[in-house]
Amino acid sequence: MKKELAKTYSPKELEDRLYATWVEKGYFTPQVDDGKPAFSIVIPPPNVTGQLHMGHALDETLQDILIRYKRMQGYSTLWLPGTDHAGIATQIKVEERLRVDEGLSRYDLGREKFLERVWGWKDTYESRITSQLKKLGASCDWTRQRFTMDEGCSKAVREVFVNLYDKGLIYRGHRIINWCPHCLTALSDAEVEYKDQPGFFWHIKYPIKGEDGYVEVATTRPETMFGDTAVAVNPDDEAMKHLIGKTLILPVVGREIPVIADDYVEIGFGTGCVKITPAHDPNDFLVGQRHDLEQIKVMNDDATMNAYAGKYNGMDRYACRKALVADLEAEGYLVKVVPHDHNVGVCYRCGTTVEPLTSDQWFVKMKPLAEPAIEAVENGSISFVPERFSKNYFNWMNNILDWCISRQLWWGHRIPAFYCDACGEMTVSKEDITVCPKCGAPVRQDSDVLDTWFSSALWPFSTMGWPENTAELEKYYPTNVLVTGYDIITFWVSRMIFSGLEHVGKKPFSTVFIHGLVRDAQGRKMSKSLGNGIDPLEIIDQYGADALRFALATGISPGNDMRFSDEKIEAARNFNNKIWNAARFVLMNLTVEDATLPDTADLALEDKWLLSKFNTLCKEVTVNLDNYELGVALAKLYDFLWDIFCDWYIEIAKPRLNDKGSKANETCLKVLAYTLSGTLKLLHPFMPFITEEIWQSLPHDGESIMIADYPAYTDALAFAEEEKKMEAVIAAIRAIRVRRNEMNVPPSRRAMLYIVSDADDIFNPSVTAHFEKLAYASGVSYGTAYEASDAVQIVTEKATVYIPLADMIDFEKELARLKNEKTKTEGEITRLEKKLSNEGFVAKAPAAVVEGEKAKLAAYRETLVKINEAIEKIK
RNA sequence: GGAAGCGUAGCUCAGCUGGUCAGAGCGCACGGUUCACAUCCGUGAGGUCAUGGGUUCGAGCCCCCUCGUUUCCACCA
Repeated sequence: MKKELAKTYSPKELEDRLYATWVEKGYFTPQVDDGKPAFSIVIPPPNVTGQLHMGHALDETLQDILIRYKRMQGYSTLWLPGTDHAGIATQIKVEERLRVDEGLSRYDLGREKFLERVWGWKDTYESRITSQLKKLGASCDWTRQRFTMDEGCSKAVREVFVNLYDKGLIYRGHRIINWCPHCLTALSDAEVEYKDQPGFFWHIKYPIKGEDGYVEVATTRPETMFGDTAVAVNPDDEAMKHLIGKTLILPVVGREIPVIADDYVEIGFGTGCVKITPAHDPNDFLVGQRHDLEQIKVMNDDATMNAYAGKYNGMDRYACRKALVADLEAEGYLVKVVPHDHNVGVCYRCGTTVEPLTSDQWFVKMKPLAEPAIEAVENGSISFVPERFSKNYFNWMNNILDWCISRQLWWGHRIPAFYCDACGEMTVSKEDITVCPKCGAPVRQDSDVLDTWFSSALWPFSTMGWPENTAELEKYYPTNVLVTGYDIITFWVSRMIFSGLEHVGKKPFSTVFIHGLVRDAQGRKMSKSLGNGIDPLEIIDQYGADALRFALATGISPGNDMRFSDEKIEAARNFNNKIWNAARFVLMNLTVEDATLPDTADLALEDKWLLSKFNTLCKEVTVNLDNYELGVALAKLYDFLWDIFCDWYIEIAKPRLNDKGSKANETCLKVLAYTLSGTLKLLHPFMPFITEEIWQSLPHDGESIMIADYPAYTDALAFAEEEKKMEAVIAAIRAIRVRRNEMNVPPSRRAMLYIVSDADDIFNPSVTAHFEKLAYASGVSYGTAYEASDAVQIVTEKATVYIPLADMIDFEKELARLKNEKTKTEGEITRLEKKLSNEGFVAKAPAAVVEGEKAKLAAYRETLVKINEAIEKIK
């Protein structure tokens, strides 16, 4: 059982081995009928567009921490993994590859052949992502791995589409949508990003028919002029209302358009007259609907101008803009050009400026779906961590417009609508059909596919077998928590919520745990274009998965961005090494075969102190984890292991460890093994590999740390009294070190220590060894008095320590120092006395706080007595 | 235009429902070849917790103002 550990921790040789064992043993795969309470998470499926980046590593690490924690607590724990087909994004990548490698477009291949290529791509990247997750240590149930376009998910998509259609919540409509001229597809509102760009207002004259005058309009997109079907003014605008009803003549084009009244026009802004282009602007579209205006689409799908643009036909929209403006100027229609910065919508995938245009698309009617989804968060059925992100959610859901779900792509779920050219009937069907149910003629399926988020929205239940009422769905749905970044709340979280409520009748999850972005050391977003991305695999290769996980989880707080830096990963590596060496030390000394705790009666003061500290740690870490304060929990574990366990307990334990074969030796070893083993368990969710490797080397029950019980607080290990006593010892040791440092006494200079104290329950010969080791003593003696006056006096609350270093003492300075301490102590005393004589404080503060202050006062008074004695002594 | 976050030691950040909350890591200074670890040990310097008000017996922690910074949403042509 016991084996030698290498001097430094080298993760490489053990991570893959341990992971394989875990998988083989089936620890990641919960049994539906295990009778345990369920805890489940579905992974936010990474896109099959590429490989995992740091953001994924963070997301996955947080989920694995929660999953491993709950698994150890005895839950039937399912972490369901999978990937997303990522419609546009993946298609773009494959097209790009095709273009670069073979000089072909997707049209050259044709739909069938192209999709074969995409499936090939998907297989490659899906397995790459999967192996990366395994490298990270993610304890996903690989037997339940899913893909958004696999058979089951596709079935769910069909089911949902048809059901929504039957309920009248999906419709096909001719509406204005966001069009990407590069991807050649419609986009939803969420898929448009807005970027500030410098631009211009072109002020243009529109002559009034039958009069000499003209109307001046201002536009940022003059090329849409060909689609103008009216000019609007506000009916309450005194300066403009006289124009209502008149007819204008479009410059260059010569077409006649009316002046209409609509309060959409803001009085006093711009020229007060707005050109209305219903086919190319969302607001104008609405104005057009109100006034029954014609929609004139002036562009082709690739954003070149069409025949409506007259002589500009075939020109790119920007080339046209330039030429048109020049012509307007030449013909005297251009009044002025005013620089104007404005937000331009761009495609979230390719960055091309989006062109709003009218088109036939499929939409989901959102209002009826949004209402229950809003309600679920309002009434606390679903909660965000941190809570403030629910505002984002409400903001989006309360202002939601219908969701454009059709995409003019090939990669995705094909829309299950079938058209019959013979009778004109359209059939929406869960199953593929080839003939029209009405007339029997052949049908053709809609060539569009669904928005990739349409299938992602179903992920929490489509992956569990819905629409069948499977055992998985029964047990693990709703899931407990969804872990994701704040950048995806609108795209995904909101849509899962309304989808779950609508289709399953139950929310998809109870908690949405939001984390921030991983930024580079300078705080910049990691991006391909900046080249500042850090590959998680490289970090794992160099430092190990546990170090990466530690670096990602330490010092973070929910919803806040973090920076990833060399310092952080090095600190993580050092911590790994510290754990490793602490374990190595314990194992080197270990002669006991079990890690059960000895009788309380046999425990030394420091044992009880350590166990009590550990006990508190168990409680706090559990509370922190339950509250999603993972960073805080990890910091506490770090401090406990490094400071309490290593720097204090192990150092104090060394004399007993050298006393081989004794009872004290055995007790100490058991305490060491118990506490180390327990700490490893607490740490396991964060750092699965190193903890497992060490735990296996220690005396242990069970096959694996990952299925061991998570340590819990127990009254049996609460030793408050001993904690206090031990702290007095530590305070004395620290005080001695400080004093020696101040006096520049090198550690090699040993000196006798005379400890004078009334507290013989603390300062007695059983703690001698502690001082010898840690306070550089050549010997320690105890008593109630020390008569000689040749010593440095170190005053603490419970004891005064004398060190006879006569040759190094400047008694003048010594006196000054003691007087200084006296002044400080007196200051504290008066401050506390004041506070305690404040009626408001005593009356209103909690009793515990008041008691605490009283205890502090008493301690200071005790110390003051000792300082006075010390001063007397020097005099 | 609306909303939110951040502004705490030189740097990166923790600080839960107001009462040991003034902290950690790194960096820096001084001292250490103690038989687990120099990827280490000991000690120390550095902050009026952005500014100005307010609430309270008591405020980084609550409220308001201002400044700086980041982000999200909307978008006026």
